[in-house]
Amino acid sequence: MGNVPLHHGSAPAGPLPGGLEVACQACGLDPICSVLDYAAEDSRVPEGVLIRRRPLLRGAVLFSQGDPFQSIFAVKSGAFKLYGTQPGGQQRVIGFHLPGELIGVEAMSGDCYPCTARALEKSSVCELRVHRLPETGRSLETIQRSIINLLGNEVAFSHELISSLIHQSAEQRISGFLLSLSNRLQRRGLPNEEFNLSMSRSDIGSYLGLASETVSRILSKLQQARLILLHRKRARLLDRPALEHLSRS
Amino acid sequence: MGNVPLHHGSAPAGPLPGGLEVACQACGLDPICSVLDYAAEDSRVPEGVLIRRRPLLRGAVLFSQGDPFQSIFAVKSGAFKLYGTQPGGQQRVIGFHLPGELIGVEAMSGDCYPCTARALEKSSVCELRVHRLPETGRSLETIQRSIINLLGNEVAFSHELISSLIHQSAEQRISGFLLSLSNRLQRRGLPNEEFNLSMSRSDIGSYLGLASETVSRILSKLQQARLILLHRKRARLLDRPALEHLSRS
DNA sequence: CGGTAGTTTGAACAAGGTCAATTGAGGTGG
DNA sequence: CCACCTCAATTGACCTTGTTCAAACTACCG
Repeated sequence: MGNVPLHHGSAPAGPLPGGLEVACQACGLDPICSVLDYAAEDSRVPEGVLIRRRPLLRGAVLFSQGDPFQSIFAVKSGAFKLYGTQPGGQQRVIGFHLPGELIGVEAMSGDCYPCTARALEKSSVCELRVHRLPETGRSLETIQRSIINLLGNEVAFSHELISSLIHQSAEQRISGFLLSLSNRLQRRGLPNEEFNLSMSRSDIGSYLGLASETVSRILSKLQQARLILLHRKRARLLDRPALEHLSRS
Repeated sequence: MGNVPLHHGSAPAGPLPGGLEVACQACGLDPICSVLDYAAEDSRVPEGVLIRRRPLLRGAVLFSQGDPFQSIFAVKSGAFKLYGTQPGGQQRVIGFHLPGELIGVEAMSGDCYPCTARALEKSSVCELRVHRLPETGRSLETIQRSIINLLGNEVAFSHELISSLIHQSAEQRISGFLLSLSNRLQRRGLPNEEFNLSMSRSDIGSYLGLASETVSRILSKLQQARLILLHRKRARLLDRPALEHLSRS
């Protein structure tokens, strides 16, 4: 249950404490990076179009609601929450972003970010300055095709999410949420049996449309039923099939 | 309380019974049609890329879940519901599509439609065969740029929708739903004070995550409070400010 | 060591779901 | 044209679920 040894990459400043880093091939930005041949020595991508490994501390803001849209980001390590502030002043969590996932695509059609993105733990990102893509001299068609795919996936995912969340009980939502985190980590080649639950209970509640007390209660219940193990912000899935069964509607 | 006389348009084949048709300039597909100069006599768009006014009867299916993705559609008149069938067999309504709105964009990143689209009343659509766009000889970049915008809007809309639906009470959801229909009609230049509620109470309930009985109860309550007027499938908003106040969270 | 914020747990309460009975509308066939 | 059938919509009674309010507890941070 201790810390998993970190994979030591080639980053000059050393690995990021507190989290593993997703490999480039497993990253959601990879289709675009590939087009840019960014990895190649002679890629000749102009300076500042694609910026790698920007480290952020816990609580740091990547961009704020209303900031002018400039870039989309890929999480390399750590985790973010995306939330909007309502006219009433209350905050609503829109989603969480794990390593390999993109942040900011929802702003691509507008001129400013509709939400704030905040690091939940020490995190690093890659930044793609979208407006400067034409400078790269790469086929705009190919890049656009990649962006269309990214967005299409996002739309499909959102539809899926809406229709499931709204029809599910609190227990279904929470077991589904845990499985979703685990599956997304697995997809990026990261440890997914045990992982950080770096967001607060209120964040989870806000995201799932539940009171934080309900989240807490149900997590306790799942633990008592030996389906999961919780220790501080660390979660371990003990009985994945049972969780999957619970989460089905 | 009687029926308001329908505005009779100038469509050659006569107006479509039961609904008005959206003008091309107000249609969500217009950015793409414009690129294609489709309206121009000499547009030389190959036959079958953009097909206009395909009439569908109530209950007709535009495409089914699992059908290979070919086209995106714009509703010209009438209304559609979009729904998915769960492994359990139950149906979940993902959304409703009014004149001027697009259907099928959520399939753009995949190879098949993830949902079924069904006409709720006599309806007509324009169809854009996406795979044949390159044949038009138009700048692919411009077309892709339009598609990116469409998708980006869809993503932003979905986020908005998730975060609002999940945090709202039944009353807020339903008053918000009525206002949303009205606003969307207004945006397309269609009558929006009184309009068809062509979907069933169960459809509304499935979409909003409520039991159909709850939908019925709350509609009755809104009517008793003189905020709306209901007569069969016809709805009229009597006190829009009050509805807006109700729908705020 | 104390202060603060997040978490857990309990008890009362409210919202909405479920079940069931009734009404109403549209469609069909005699 | 009317009787009948079917299905959607409405309404009531009851019950489950999750929220709210409040209190105790825990980790984290000076």
